[in-house]
Amino acid sequence: MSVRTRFAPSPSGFLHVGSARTALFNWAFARRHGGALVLRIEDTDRERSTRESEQGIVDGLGWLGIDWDEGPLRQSERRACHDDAIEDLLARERAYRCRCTPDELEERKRATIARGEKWTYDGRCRDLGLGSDCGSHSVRLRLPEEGQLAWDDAVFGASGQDAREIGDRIIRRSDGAPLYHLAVVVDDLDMQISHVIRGADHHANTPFQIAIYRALERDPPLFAHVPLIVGPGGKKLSKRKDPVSVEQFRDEGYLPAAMTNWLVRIGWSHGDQEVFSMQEIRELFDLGSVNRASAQADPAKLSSLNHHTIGALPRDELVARLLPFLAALAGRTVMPSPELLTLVDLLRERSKTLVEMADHARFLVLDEIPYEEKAARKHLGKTVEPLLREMHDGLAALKAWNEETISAVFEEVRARHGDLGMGKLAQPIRVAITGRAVSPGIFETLTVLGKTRSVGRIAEALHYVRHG
RNA sequence: GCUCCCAUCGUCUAGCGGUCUAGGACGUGGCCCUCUCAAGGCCAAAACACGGGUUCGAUUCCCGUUGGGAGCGCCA
Repeated sequence: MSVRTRFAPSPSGFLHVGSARTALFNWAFARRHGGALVLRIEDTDRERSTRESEQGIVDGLGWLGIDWDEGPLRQSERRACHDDAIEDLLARERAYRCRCTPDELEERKRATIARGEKWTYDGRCRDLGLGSDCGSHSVRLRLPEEGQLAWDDAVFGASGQDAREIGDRIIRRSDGAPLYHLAVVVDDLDMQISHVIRGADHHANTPFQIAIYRALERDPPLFAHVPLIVGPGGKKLSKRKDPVSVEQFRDEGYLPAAMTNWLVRIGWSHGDQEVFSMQEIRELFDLGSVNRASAQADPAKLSSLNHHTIGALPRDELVARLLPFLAALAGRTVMPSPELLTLVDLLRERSKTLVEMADHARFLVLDEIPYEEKAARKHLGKTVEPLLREMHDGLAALKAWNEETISAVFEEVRARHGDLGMGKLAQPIRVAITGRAVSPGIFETLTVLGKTRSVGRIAEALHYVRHG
């Protein structure tokens, strides 16, 4: 049997990290088994579905490096197939028309629960044999009177529920629209999906869907329910408090490879291995190693993974990814200069995100470098004036501009001031040329900035020290 | 409320009856290195939710309790 998986998000909002992981698992499983991944947009809820959101999902998947083989298909465009299936079910009396109104249902449900009994549809219209001329009506699936609706879940193992606990549920609304469960089953059947890999929130819905497969006299696919990603404290992820969209992470400067590495390890493991490239994910991912417990997504781990990924990225690619962030910072297009390439290598060890990296690079990219107040107060006091002056003159006189010649100037000045500690001299210079008390090594930083700008900035600092 | 699911360090997890004085990673703390910040090196603290069984032997199997989650729509 050829493997076919599907990712079926509803296009309301952005691509959620939980959805992204589901997509990743489906992708990995399909690739691992030489199968196909289908992208299906479940847009039957027209009020909440938007075209922008669909585009956002497509963009997000593309950014993550998750490619698919068919689609995007839209569920809304398959309405005729859903209608046909319902008519077929009706014709074979596996479904029936129901005239009960929502209000009546609500009332009977309340009364039943008040009596301390469990509510499922009471079957009032079940054997009425209502025809299409019965007025406003919904359509219900006729469930077996007894027996289990069971399946062997690839993650949760033997699963199932008594048919009578579910009751005859609606598959077509009175306005004629097919319900989600019916639509999914029909679509998965038509698209010949072999493995349904989806969030564990669907685990409890599966028995009813199995009932639909049976009514349609078709074999269900294999189900694999993956544990939900939850927020801090094991609570439901909050869209307000927790970062949940992949766009958000992308904008904060996380790399797609770090995201997928992070996501794949939430609820899945391969021994003690922590780092997985997309190549490894598609070679190693297996449903048998997926956990059953819901898991929290730890942003600190993503941060660490991102740092690791930044460190391992080829320089050209890293620069290319950094450029947009630099442009945002500078308010103009930034071209990759040789100095920038050098700086990027100095910065990769110190940056958790591209946003951070761009920020560390601002001294090279921006012309105006305001001093950070605290740094200036601490390192650019009156007493450093002679140091700055001597450094300025010494550096300005250099013929060759490199770490060796620069370091020699530092040594001269320090010696002249009674073997002044390196920190006493490096910090003022650092603030003078970067505006901050933090940067890569001072020789490297000066080298990258270049003689003209370095000397110019020290002159400005001199002016600042003298006149405030 | 009902049905179902889950439960190892703060977090993600390894473990599939003896190899566990429970391993890894992130995070946290300390030390070293050091011109700042990182990085790096070394070290440390940190978990089998609880109670019963089964067994010669339970982190591993079974049952309860507790805690968390999902589902119970003419939403998807």
